[in-house]
Amino acid sequence: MGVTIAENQPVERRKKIAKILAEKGTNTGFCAIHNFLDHFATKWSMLVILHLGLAGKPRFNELKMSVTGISQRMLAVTLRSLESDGLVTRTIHPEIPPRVEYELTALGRSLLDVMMSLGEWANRHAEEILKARKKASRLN
Amino acid sequence: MGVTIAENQPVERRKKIAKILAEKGTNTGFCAIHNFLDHFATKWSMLVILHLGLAGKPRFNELKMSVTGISQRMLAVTLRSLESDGLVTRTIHPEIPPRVEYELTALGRSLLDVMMSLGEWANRHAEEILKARKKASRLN
DNA sequence: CGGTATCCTTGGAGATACTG
DNA sequence: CAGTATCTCCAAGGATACCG
Repeated sequence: MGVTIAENQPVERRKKIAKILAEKGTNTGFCAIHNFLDHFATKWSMLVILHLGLAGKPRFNELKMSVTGISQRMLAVTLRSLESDGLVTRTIHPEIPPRVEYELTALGRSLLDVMMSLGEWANRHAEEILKARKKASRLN
Repeated sequence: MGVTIAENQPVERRKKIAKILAEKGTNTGFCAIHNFLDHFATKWSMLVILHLGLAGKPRFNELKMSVTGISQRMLAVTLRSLESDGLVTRTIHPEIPPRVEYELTALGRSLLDVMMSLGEWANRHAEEILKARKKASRLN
């Protein structure tokens, strides 16, 4: 039909992307996606959310053990951040020794869904990407 | 039925998460999700992918103009990374002045879908998160 | 136009030690 | 157990200048 590849791309999708990237409220200069990425586009946030989804209501040290490679400090920092963003609740049980449980909120669980899509994509295409990388490095 | 909240969470979902987080090939110690996040969990990768999805086959400076706040250096670095991962193609048109076009590969487009879910989540819940943050900062 | 090269700063993040 | 505090270091990334 003489349409270019770009035109072939569903208009609907372009509209969606445009909406995602739109700066909301030009007066504030606030951009939702920038704001989001500044806070969540970190390895640890994503991993902690996934592990919280897996574990249910883990304690601090349970999380620390399961999230491979995370330091005590980064786990604490990440959890505080998620908590203040309303994604995670922190429940202190007044016992000795102290017991603290973390759990995803409804908001957190909705983000978990998205993180899972991301994780599934990563698993599905891991080899493909690795292959591309090796090819690219050979060309250097 | 006397099931706890944790048990209430679909078993299917837990299985999925476990699979995502599984270390593949214990001999290599290779974990797909870690590997993925190390490369893609950056603001610029995600934004560039979205803008590529929006624009189709933009030129370098078109991208630079549309991706708010990105420096020339980071755009170049990000594009080279995406290219070596097989997500983006780079087409040089031998003209004067030179013209270079970037475009998502099929693999890149499949990641775009995931990035869009992420972006839509960010838009949908931006206010909610902002509110939670304000509340948290008031408690300090 | 479409980049590299270089310098330089900042903050992300590990290691270690201490505490309610 | 579940953190905080402090020090430190490295690399992500901005600014600037130059090149094919």
